[in-house]
Amino acid sequence: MSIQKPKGTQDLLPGVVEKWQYIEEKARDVCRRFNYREIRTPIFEHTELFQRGVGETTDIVEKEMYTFQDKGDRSMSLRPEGTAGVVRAYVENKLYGEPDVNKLYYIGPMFRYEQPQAGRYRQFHQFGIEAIGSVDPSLDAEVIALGYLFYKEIGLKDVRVEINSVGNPACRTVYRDELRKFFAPVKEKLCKDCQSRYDRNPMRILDCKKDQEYGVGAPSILDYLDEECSTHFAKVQRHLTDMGIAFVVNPRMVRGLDYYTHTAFEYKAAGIGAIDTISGGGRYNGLVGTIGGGGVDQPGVGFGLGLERVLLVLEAQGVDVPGVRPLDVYVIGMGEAAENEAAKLLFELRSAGLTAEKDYLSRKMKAQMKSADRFSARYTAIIGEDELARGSVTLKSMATGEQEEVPLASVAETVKAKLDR
RNA sequence: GCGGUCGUGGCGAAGGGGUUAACGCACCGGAUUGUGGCUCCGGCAUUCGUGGGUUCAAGUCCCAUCGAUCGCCCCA
Repeated sequence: MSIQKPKGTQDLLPGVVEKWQYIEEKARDVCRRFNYREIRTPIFEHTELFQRGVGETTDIVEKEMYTFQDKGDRSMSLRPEGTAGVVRAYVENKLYGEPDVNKLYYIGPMFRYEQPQAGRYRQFHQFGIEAIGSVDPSLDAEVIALGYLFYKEIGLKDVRVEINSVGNPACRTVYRDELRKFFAPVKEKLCKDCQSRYDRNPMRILDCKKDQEYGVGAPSILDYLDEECSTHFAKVQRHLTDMGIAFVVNPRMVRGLDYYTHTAFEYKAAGIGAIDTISGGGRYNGLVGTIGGGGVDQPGVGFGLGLERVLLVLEAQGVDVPGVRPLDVYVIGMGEAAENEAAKLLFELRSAGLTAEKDYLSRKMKAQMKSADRFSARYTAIIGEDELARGSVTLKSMATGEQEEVPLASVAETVKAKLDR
């Protein structure tokens, strides 16, 4: 058996890679309008960064990281998410010294060692943004709005925005204790997973699919937010409403990363099997301090958006994504002298900005015409002995079948005029 | 980490122990000495994910393994 790609990875071949390029271009375009600038950080980092940043008790760090020792015996991990690396770069490069809020975006691969299923891979790709340096609720709303606009412009329909506030560490601790009190009487009846959640993170019991019945009547985090938290949350909602972005408050939403404070949000859509979350994010006011140390601390907010999931939902919804572009000209030379002339013409056409192709397999004219057809060529430029003698080419429109003889020197010009370029 | 289903040519897909492995699409060649999309004709898998076993005989049964896929946990 020949070597296969690693489990949970994908080869993105010509034909689908154009779809990726399209959505990546859209992401960059939206970011440009929101004044977010690209940042590129390593795809591996010191393991400790993720342990501290993402959180020791998260599933990601506990069992999903690709961790290895490098030749210097340092523990390294492929990044399982984007925020920790960006925050590290922010601190390391002292971007906090800049006068304005840092608004950054990234697009790239992430790695998580999990069992693949619909919409879940071991190497997957995220488009994410991070806005660091302000606690302004309008920034939370802006981040949500950017993702919303991206989905809208890409053509995704029926994307739902759910938001919640997970409070700050102080009010969340109080809430967790209340939740434990609520679930204590039924603890033995909860599923095995929820029994461990009871100690680790009781908020997770609320979004367990099996134990819905026991969650009825459970206290809501929204009732435990302190003044600062509830004011912040209210303002975020107000901004979203002002922008006309529909959302649902889901007080049971819990995110898988430990670093969130205040706003947490998810975008959901149907179409990827059992999974409906297509991206998520939130505010992380303690993370920069956790990673940076040394008294550096800045609030931040961002999201991570799964590109595989965008593609899957687009496909499920039958949304047409621009694919391969047609060829402008396919050049055919018959006979050695004409073939030489054809190769020369090919380069001239390409230099003039046209997409042009020829045959490299010594195929007969008929086969070359079929090839031109496969490439959806708009025109074929045929050079035979006759044309060569007259210093011209036969230019054929593949759509109409009409052909005309054009001077060799003006082929590019003629085609461009016909294509209106 | 656990469970279901599946693995036959470039792609889709028959065949479910008996020995020349259907068919469709794509591709290549020809009918058409320099012309595509239609039609007709011809060609195209020493081999059925991999390894082992059962049998006189194995794509066909058994085991293992790898992979795909769907789901659980969790998430993008």
